[in-house]
Amino acid sequence: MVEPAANRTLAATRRAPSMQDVAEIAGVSHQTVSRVLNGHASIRPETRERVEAAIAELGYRRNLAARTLATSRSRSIGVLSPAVPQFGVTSSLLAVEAAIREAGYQPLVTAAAVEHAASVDGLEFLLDQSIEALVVIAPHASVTRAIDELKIDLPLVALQAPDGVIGQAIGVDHSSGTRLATEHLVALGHRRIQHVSGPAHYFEAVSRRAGFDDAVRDAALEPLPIIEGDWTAVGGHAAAAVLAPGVTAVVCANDQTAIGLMAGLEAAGQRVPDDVSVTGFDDIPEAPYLRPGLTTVRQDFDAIGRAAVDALVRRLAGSEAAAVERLRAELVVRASTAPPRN
Amino acid sequence: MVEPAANRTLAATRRAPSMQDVAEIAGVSHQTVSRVLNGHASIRPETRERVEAAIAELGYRRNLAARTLATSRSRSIGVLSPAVPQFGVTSSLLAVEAAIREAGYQPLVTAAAVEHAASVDGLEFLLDQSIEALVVIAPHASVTRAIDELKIDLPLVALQAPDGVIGQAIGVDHSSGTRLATEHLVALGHRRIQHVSGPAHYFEAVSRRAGFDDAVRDAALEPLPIIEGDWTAVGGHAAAAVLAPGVTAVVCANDQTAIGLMAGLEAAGQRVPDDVSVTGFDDIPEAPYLRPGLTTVRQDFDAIGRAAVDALVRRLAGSEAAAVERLRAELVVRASTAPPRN
DNA sequence: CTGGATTATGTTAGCGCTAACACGCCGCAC
DNA sequence: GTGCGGCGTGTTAGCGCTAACATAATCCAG
Repeated sequence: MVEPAANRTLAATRRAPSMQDVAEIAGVSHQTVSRVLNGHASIRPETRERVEAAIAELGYRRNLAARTLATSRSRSIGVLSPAVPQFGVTSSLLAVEAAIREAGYQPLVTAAAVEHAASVDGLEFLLDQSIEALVVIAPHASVTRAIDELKIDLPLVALQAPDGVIGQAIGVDHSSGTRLATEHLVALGHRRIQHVSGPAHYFEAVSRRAGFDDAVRDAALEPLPIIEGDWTAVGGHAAAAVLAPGVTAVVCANDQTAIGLMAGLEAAGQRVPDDVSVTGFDDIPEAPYLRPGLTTVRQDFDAIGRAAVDALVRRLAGSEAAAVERLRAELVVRASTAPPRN
Repeated sequence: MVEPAANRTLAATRRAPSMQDVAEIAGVSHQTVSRVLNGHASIRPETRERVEAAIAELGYRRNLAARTLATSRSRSIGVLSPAVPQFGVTSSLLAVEAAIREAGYQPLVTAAAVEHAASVDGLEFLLDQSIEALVVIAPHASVTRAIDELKIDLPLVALQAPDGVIGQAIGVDHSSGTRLATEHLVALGHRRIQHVSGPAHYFEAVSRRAGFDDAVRDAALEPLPIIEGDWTAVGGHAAAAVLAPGVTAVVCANDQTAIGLMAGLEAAGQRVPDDVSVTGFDDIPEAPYLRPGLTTVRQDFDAIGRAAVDALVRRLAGSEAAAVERLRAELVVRASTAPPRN
């Protein structure tokens, strides 16, 4: 210790300690402190120890703003997510966040009410934070449009969005998911299968519907009207009342919709799966414990998150953008699907 | 946005425009640009327009790191949240985030795997961002301990944590919630009521259990063993197998647990609510559509978020910390509870 | 032993912004 | 007219850090 502690406390009146303060205590220059902090090679062990002691003594923590300003690098990746407390969205978000941390970057998350202008607010703040790349969980066009308008000049990956809309698209092949579910029903012998979709302006709703349509066409079934849901149990419940006559199976755009639909069917005196088979999408953790256990489609959120961040990190390292990645979804068969009666 | 390589090289070369660049185009000093940006009063309208035109022309966006460095204020509030895709946590998080934005601050969110060291990682990054205050969604002691160890010198509000552990505690009075549910069952005539709790190291689990215990004592019921669940349907399902003999009602620590429990009961040939009444906690959006519709306890996440941010903003403005705030929970009665048959 | 690496450290100049002060210029009271 | 207090703008000095270069001490090949 060079000077008595009293002096130091007095001098540093209420200001957070700076590198200079650490340097003075350790009896070195501020640059040496910087080198210790950044793991520079040529530092004498003894010097390093003195500096580290001073850091501990002061409770010093380096000022990120200054560092970012000096380097014009923030080592952070922004994440823009829709502000809905839904399993799918939240799982994606958490997976992306974990993957970013694993890749040695810091995630900067903004959840925004995506239907409104607020989304852009949050995004602009992210941009102002000097993020080096951006992951967007972009469920519908109003988000991608907002991003387009900002003319973002950053490596960008879009989860959920179809390829070519913005940045690089990564995610599960939703259409293959509903296709699997529909084919499963066809294999069970169902011929009149209906789909309760998500809201039509959602990218995922469109591609999940497409998978259903494809499977129906391939099996040469009679196409029945699509019922537009809203991703919630409320919408699913309402759908039960407007099913086409003679329908023996329903492919729902997500698990919440299936929950509502099953409740609606039962209220109308129909039994699942005896009278009507039902499938969901997402495999929420409660799906096995619904009655009946829900046949649904599972996506590997962690894999998606990792793929997205990988793509970004690769581009930050200067590589070419890789091809579009579409991971496969997996069908989980439970008790809500069965062969049609008769 | 796959752009030709030439463009990218160009983009990499060109520096983001600075205030100085704007100033030169507008023919003023950089300080005048700063004044325009900060809405300073004494600027001639004509000058303002020239500056704004230059800003638009360059697509200038001010460097937050520099601004934060110069002012040592970031206008941002950190939010530390556990990384679980659960309705309660996510709803709290979104509510807090919205409230922060409403208050004119920017939310900086970190979701961290709270059981592990990663939590501290994320938190340290938040601190490095010069956040001015912190909201912690702190479900258990390992989080509050980590925060304690960092000796954070910031206005701090803890959602979920009991008062006195860290910072100012704000949230719903969980114990009153389970108390309401239990009293509802008592009023229906139940005498043998059991509780499936959350993991004992969770603050919420403890206070939800306390509310149950209180109600049991007040009604002079025989205390039955507490079954420790894990907040999930899996735990609830397991609990069904170990209920005490003759139990006619079960108070679950959350809705997921209730879902699992109901599935387990039904698998064992018991009917809800005919043989056993069940209550949940949280009122997840699907609760009305479970079969039977779940009687549960609802908390007003938006109010909590707003209260937390209000408290913080008030303290940032220099006021005293207000008293502990405990909002009331509300009982929502549906079909999963009924009088015992006997 | 001497010169050119090599190692360990210090010095200096910004990064882009804001705060504080400085400076003309104008209008108005006297 | 002179003085004086705004107004509108420019100038300057940091904020705390890193990068680049400068310097001093050490080492070893020749």
